[in-house]
Amino acid sequence: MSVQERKERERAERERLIVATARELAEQQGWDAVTTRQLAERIEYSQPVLYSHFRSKREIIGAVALKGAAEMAAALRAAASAADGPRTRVAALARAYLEFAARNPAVYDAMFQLDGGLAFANEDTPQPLKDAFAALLENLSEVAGDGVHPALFTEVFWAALHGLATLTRTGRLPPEDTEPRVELLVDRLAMI
Amino acid sequence: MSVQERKERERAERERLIVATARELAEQQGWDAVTTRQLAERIEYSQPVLYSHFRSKREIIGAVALKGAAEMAAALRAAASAADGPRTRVAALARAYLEFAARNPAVYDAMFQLDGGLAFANEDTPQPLKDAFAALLENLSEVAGDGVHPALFTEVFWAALHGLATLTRTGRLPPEDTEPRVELLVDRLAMI
DNA sequence: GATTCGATCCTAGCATCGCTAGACAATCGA
DNA sequence: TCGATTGTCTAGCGATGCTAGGATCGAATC
Repeated sequence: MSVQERKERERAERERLIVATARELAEQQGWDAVTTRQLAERIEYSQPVLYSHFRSKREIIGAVALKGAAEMAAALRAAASAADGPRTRVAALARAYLEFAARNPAVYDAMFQLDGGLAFANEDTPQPLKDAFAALLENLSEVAGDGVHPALFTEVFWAALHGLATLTRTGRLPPEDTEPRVELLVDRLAMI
Repeated sequence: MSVQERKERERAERERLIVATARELAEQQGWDAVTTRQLAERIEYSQPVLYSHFRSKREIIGAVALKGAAEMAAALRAAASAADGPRTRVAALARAYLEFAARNPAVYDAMFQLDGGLAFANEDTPQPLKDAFAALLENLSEVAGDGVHPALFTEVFWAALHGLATLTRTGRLPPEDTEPRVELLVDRLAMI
């Protein structure tokens, strides 16, 4: 069965190439430039090949989103674990979130702005997305405050970060004052 | 000059019709359904007529956004002025914002999610957008807290509301817990 | 009242989009 | 070696935003 295994490996490899190329192209020129024709040309295959891996362009966006969610979860945990003390940890978490969004705008869009056909906030939610939320939850529970459900607190904190990230990136908030905004947010939301 | 005046009136009326129809169609079937052909058919003119009023579809979205911003500003002021006491007023403001977003999702998207070609956060920003921000600022200044710039506080508060609005609307946050989220947000962010 | 002329509007079409059918070639099992 | 299966490509469909160029209509002039 070695032949079949090799084929499966090559197929999986090509799928990774598609996702990585879509992401690269999106980061370079925006998601509008990620057409099936452009993408096909970059991976040096014809258009229909894309559709033997993904049912639609939407699914490709979804695949980029999942990859990004895994990376974001790791980045959040790394930033949080490098800080000690609740206040410092939460601030580091917030900065890491905003930095990820700023450095990977196309990936962030795939995760939270575009329709990647992914399920959110229910049992069908893919693991990487749950895990990214968990990375926030783990580090925020200790500052939720008495009588406040950690998940609820995390949702609010996340929403605030998401608002800052998207409004800043689309030019609706001037980027200069990002740091004082984070300071204010953390000071007010986190208990101690 | 009566003839010319009449023509200008009719032209302005048709422009209002285009914007209102685009908005209506977007609310009914989503912005994806707002194609220039669909829109042209609904106003009972041919496609090119749209381009004698607007340079692009983007500008039509922008026009819907401006109309929406004016409405939102009015809705925010009405809600705030109907409440007395800082805490109640801020909570009413937050609920009014989220309710506007929930009841006018297409308009909200035009304002804050789609590209309507509008300038934000600088001197070229159209008046209705400035005014919507001002409506927030007016009612939040009193709870910004000592030593915190009211504009900065408003930005953070707005970002949090925007995050809640968009994440809820795209199914990324379950809609049931909206009220406790607002309570938590207001309790923590607003000083007194 | 007929005629000219400019403004207004529509038909038709372009390039591009996501996606798919059907032909062709390469590879496999017998 | 041959037939069948798998894989890939060419070509094309309907729909998109937008535009060129001709037709039509109404207002002003003689």
